[in-house]
Amino acid sequence: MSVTIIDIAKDSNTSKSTVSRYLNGSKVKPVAAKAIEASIKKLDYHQNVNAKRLVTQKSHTIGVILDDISNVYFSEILSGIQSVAGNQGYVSTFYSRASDHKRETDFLSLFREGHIDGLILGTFQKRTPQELEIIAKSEFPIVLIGDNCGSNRINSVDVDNKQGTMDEVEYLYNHGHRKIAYLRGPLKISGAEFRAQGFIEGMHKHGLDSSLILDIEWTVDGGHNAALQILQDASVTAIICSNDYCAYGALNACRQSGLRVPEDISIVAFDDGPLAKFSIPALTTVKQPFKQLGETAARQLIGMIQEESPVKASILLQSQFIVRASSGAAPAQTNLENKGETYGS
Amino acid sequence: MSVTIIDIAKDSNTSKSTVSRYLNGSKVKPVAAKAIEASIKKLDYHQNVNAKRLVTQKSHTIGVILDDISNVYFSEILSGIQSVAGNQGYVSTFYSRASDHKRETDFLSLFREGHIDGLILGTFQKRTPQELEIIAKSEFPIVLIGDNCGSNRINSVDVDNKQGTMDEVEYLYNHGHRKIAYLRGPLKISGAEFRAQGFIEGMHKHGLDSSLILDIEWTVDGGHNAALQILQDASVTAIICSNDYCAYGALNACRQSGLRVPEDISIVAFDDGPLAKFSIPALTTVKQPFKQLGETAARQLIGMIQEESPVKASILLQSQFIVRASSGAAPAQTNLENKGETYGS
DNA sequence: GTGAAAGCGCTAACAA
DNA sequence: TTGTTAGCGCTTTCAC
Repeated sequence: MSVTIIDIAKDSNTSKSTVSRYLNGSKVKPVAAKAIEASIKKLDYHQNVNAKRLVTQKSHTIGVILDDISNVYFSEILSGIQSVAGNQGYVSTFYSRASDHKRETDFLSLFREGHIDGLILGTFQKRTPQELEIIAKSEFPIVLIGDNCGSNRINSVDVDNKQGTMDEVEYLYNHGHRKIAYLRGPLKISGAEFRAQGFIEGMHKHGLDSSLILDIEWTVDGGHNAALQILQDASVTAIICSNDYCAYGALNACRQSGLRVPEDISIVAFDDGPLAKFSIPALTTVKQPFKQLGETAARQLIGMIQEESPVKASILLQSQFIVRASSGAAPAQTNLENKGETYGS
Repeated sequence: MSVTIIDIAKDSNTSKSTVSRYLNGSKVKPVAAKAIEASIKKLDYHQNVNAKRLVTQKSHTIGVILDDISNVYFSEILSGIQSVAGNQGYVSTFYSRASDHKRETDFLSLFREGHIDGLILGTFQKRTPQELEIIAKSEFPIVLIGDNCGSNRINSVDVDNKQGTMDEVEYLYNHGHRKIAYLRGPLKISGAEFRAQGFIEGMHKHGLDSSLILDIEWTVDGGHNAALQILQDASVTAIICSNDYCAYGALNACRQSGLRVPEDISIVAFDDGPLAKFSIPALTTVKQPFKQLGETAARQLIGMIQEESPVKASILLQSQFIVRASSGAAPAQTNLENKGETYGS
């Protein structure tokens, strides 16, 4: 059918094995190498990866399973994975949970059937203990993107959501804010939980009340409604929104209530999506290193595959706090109010 | 090493080929089937896809090459591809141009090396004639997402950008707008060109002047600056923005200029990104069927792979015009003005 | 360094 | 229907 190494061997007066060695970088006499090279060009030879995979028992493929491909941020993660995988001679194949009608843990058969050498499991949802256990027990190279729920037997990469939010609290505190509200995202998403912890811990660090927390969906509407409610209390000088979307909603609510941002109230967000710097006013927010998340996971995974090293690591990537126009110093009157309270106690 | 069909054959007192037949759905005596089934369970057999690929010369893999994975909309396309590919027993593997240091047209070797059975090439940029020629001449199943530059020898799927924009012109015309400005996107992006054609054609259809076109980058800033310029001319009653981003910029420019949207001026956009319905005012825009784009391409590709049919088709998917708050009737005074001009001429 | 030979796990004639 | 046999195209001992 197609040109094989046997054809090359014949044409170059060598043998199958010599051609194979040449192709794989083993020592071959220069004369032979020249001849083989010429034959390959002449006959337009292309290796058959499936034959190679069969005999080497390696697919040089890394599998990627993401909960929801269509999520905006996943595409950046994917791009990061792709980039390092490509450089290391791996291709990445995509499996979505949704279209896979089999049971959840069928990712193990991807290994057994020879589809993949390693797997990146990405999710923003919390994983079940059972699933975590399967991953931990399996002898296959798997890296989790997201929360590993404290299991030190699972390799994982995540963004330091907690620290990101603590940075925001710190910033607001330094700008005189004392009464700060928090819009907490859905608790089934692990990042939302860590962010909320960051809020609570950051507030406590300065002896501030962290009870002004509203639970919302991560939508513009969710942020809008919650902010409207918060704004009833005129003493609140800042709202920390747990993602960009709800911050847009909060921004709208402020405008609707006749409040100026940031003069009357500060709004800070989380994510730094593509529109964050263009909203009016531009959003102060925390940038998540999505691409780096993918790159790191891929690098870690390929390390596991190649060295077969059983070293487990949980990597936490730092986010970046970006100050823009939606936040600033707490309004003077409220500062006085707060000072008064402080004196009184 | 691992359990093979030979092991199953021995354990079930049948032969290799019978097991293979059972596995592939050929007729096998019920007794044998039962025995084989039991052995498979007992020995925990998993097929080796690479052996199968080697002998059948089919990878059941479709390759996807997108110009820029991290583009927000590509993730939806990808999700569409994934969804139909998965249902048809195909996996999708991802190759990005960027990380591939080889020459552009190396996608052909993906076929020759047995990586893929078919390829989806997605790009919003215009392809070069040389590349188009390579695709057209190749005997491999390839579907293009985007502009096929009129080549009827290439299977392709695209959004009907022109019609989408014509719908907008039609709508504005019916609402009394006569002087309409257009923010044209980068011409290297084929969709931008078709949209602009739709504007020109739509305007001409009603005998309107289509010369008020400004070239911009598809960014919020780009839209902002261009709109500021357009607003100098108070007789303009509507701006058609060629994507959502620049529409946000135009919205900001209007606010900054003290113009009310839609009372004083109508803004319409293109894309219907995730924030379109939440901006203030919510954007009237054209929704692109990205997921369907991916689904259609995948279906078409799998059709080519399986039937080997040489039928070439260019599919144009309809966009959906969505009216929201950023557009409305042309302001009365300007209508009068226009009427005056009409009478005078 | 090189060639001969064995075999990776599977499918697909072919004959029974 | 089934088993036997011959490969698919490659890597990898092993002896030279």
